[in-house]
Amino acid sequence: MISPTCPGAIEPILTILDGKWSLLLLRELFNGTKRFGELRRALHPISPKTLTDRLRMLEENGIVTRTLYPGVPLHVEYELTERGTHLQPIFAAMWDWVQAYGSCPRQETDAQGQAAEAAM
Amino acid sequence: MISPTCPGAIEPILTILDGKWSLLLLRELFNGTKRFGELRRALHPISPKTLTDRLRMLEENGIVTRTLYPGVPLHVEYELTERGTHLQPIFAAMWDWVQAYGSCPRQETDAQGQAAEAAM
DNA sequence: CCGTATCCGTCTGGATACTG
DNA sequence: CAGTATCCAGACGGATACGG
Repeated sequence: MISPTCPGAIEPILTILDGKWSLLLLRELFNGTKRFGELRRALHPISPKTLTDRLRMLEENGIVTRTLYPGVPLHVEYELTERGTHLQPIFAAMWDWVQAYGSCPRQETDAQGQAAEAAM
Repeated sequence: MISPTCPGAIEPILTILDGKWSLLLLRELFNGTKRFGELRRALHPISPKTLTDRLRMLEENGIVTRTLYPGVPLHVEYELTERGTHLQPIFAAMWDWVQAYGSCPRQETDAQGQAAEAAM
């Protein structure tokens, strides 16, 4: 947990994006309903404990729903809520930024930096 | 550090947004050039060590610049680079989301959820 | 298959005191 | 003023084994 002060500014986002995996987990869920095992493979090498922790947190914050289909073997699906799907513009903005400015600054020669300048 | 794999997807964002304070720190810097002490007060109760750590990380990633004005007492200013200012749409998207869906889900009655539905 | 239980290492961030 | 140095606590996440 990062900040318990919920109302006001971008603090709620801090809760949702907190932790090493939340961003990557949400990215997976934007591609549709996923099962626990699918998420686990997609986020490899995440541990089951951590995956459960993150999923529970997102549930508590109303970002994902957990649906259990009884039977053996067990079948559980995770899906974004409406509130969750509306996070999409944030990810779109992140993606746009990465396209334009995201390459590692420490690795690039300054010649590459100029390309972006020239494009303006 | 979260992910050393830099090229590709949103992973570079993970580096920049990593940690408890990065988001809040960037928010301050969107309001213009800030001095170390200003940031420290704005992010109170952040410790000087942590503030320095975050600032250094943002420098290394080409998000902020550090400018030293010699003299006594010391005067140092931190400012977003161009790369840094272009993160703004991400924050705008976060802000939009918080306005529409950000109130604590655990605290709200479901009557409040309906208001958002009606607005669509 | 989908987790939980347990244990444990690491790493982040805080407290405090001190320096240029 | 703007940090650095040092030490430390606690959170976070991993590994593994087991249960429904």
